[in-house]
Amino acid sequence: MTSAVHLELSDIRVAVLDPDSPVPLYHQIEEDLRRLIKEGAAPSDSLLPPEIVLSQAYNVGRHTMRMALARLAADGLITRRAGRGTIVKRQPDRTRFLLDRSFTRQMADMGRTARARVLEQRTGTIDENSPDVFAVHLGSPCLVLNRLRFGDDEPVGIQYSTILTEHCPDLEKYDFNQSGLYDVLAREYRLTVKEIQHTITATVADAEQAELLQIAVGDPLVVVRTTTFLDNDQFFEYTTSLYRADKYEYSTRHTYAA
Amino acid sequence: MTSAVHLELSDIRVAVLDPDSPVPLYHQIEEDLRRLIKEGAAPSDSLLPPEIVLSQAYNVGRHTMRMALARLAADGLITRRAGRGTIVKRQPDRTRFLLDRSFTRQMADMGRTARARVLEQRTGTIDENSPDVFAVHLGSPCLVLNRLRFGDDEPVGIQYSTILTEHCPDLEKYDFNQSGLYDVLAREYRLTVKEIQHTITATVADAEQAELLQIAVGDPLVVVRTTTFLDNDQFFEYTTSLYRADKYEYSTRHTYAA
DNA sequence: CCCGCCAAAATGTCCGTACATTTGGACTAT
DNA sequence: ATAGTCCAAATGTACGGACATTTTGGCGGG
Repeated sequence: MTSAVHLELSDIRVAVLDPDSPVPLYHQIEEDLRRLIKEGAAPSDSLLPPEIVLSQAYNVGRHTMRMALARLAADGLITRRAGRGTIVKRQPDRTRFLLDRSFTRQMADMGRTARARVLEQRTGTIDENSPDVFAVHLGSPCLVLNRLRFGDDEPVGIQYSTILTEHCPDLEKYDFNQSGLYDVLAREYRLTVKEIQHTITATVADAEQAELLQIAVGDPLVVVRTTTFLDNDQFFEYTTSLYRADKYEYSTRHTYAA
Repeated sequence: MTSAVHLELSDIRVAVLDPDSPVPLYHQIEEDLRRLIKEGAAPSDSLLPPEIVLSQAYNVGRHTMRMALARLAADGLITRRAGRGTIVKRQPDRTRFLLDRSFTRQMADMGRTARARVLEQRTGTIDENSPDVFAVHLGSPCLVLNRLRFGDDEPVGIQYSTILTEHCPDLEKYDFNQSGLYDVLAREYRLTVKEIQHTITATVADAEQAELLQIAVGDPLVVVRTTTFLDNDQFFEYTTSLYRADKYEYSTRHTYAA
C-alpha cells in the first residue's frame, strides 16, 4: 500500500510569506503547513511533496524548509523517513481528553460549581526569580494571581498564576473572586488560549496549604504546572496548582508509541 | 550578575568523536555535552563557550555544532539567547515521563537503563477483589506481576500489574527480572499494545513502600493507574504504579478545548 | 554622574553545496 | 513466479558563507 501524494502544491499560499516580517520564514511556513493539515488539504497518512519541491514552492532554501519540517516532526504532526518521504500522521482524537480546559469548565462538566477566593492579586514585572519559562520575558509586566479554588464550596486546590499582561493591560482591575481568568480574557480582551502544557507530579501539604485546603499537614497533593500559549504559539501564562489528592485525579489516553 | 565561562575546553574529549561511526557527529557531541553537564564540568547557571569556539574545539562546522546545541535546548538542558550566550539550566531532579511508552522504552529514550526486581509473580484468576475494570472478566486466568523499577540502578517506582493471559498462555514462565513485559509480549506472542489510558493522582509512602523506594514514610508518591488495550480495543492489562515524586513528573501538551 | 551612542560578541536566520543512507520499485536472471 | 541486483528518489548529515538581531559593556559628551 503506497500513499499517493495528496497535497496540491497550488494550495500553498506563497503570497502569505513575508521575508521582511520579524517572524522567521521557517515559522511562517510551519504555520501554513499546519493550516493545510488542519484544513484537510494534506490529510492523514498522505505523503507530502519532497523537501526540495516544497522549498521551490515556497521559494526558500532547502535548509529553511527543513527547519519548518523539523518543527512539525518534533510536534508529532508528521513523520519523516529517509528514502520514504514525509507522511502526515493520523491526528489523535482530542475529544476524549476532556480535562484539558479551565478549572471553571472542568467543574461545570462534572456538574459542580467552581468558585474562587483570591489570596493575592498584584501587578509586577518578570524578574530573575521567575520560573524558567519566563526567561525570554525579563522585565515584562505581569499579574500575579493566587487563588483558592472550590468545587461546590469544598476546597479543592490552590493556584499560583503569573500572567503576562502585554496583551491585556489593566487586567488587575477585575475581580477574580467573581469571574474565571479565561472568561475575562475571552470577554474583555478577545484572547483565546490555544495550547496548554501540563507537568504533573506530587508533594505533601505544608501548614499553610493544609489550613487553606482543610486537610492535615503531610496529606498528599497533586502538583500541576501549567504553561499556556496563545494563537501564535506565544507564551502567555504559567500556573502552579496544588490539588487535594483525595479530590482530584487526572485522566488521559494515548496511542502507544511502538 | 554575569556568569563566567566555567566550562574548560580541555574537558572536551575530541578523541571520542568518530567521523566514521554510524552515530552522527552532532549526536556524539550532544552526548559528550550531556556528560559534561551531568558530571559538573559545566555546572548549572554557567555560560558555555560560544558556538564558534565549541565547533573549533570539536573540530566540526558551526552548523553541526548548532544541531547538537539545538537538541540540548529542545530537551531543556540549556537556554540560548542571542547576544547573551548559552546557559546551562538548573536541572530538575525529576525525570520527565511521557506515558505513551513502556517504562523500559522511556528510560532508554532518556539514556538511562531500566531494570526490574520482581517482588511477586504468580498466576491466578480474576475474582471479586480485582479492580472494577476486570468486572467482565471474572474467572479469567491472569498473571499477577509486582515489580520494583529502577532507572540507572536507582529505585524509581513500584508497579502492581494484573495481565489477562487468554492471549498469552505460559506468560508466567518468563523472567521479568531480565526482560520488559512489553518486550516479551511483542517477541514471544506478537501482541502489540495499541492504546494506554492513565489516571493520575498522589499519595504518600507507607513503611513497606518507603523501604523499597529508599525514601521516608510520608514522602509524596505519584500514583498512575494504567489500563492498556490491544489492537481491537480489547482490554488487556491493568497496572497501578507508585513513583517517587522527587524522581518523576509527567508531561503532556494539548490543544485547548474552548 | 548619567545618559546615549556605538562597537563587539553571540546567537538567529538563510542561502548554497556535496555526499551518505535508506527505501521501494523496477528489472534481470534463474 | 521468485529471488537478487541495481537504480532513482527522498531524507539525513555535514560543510561552507553571509548577514540580521540581540545583548552587554565601554566610551564620551553633556
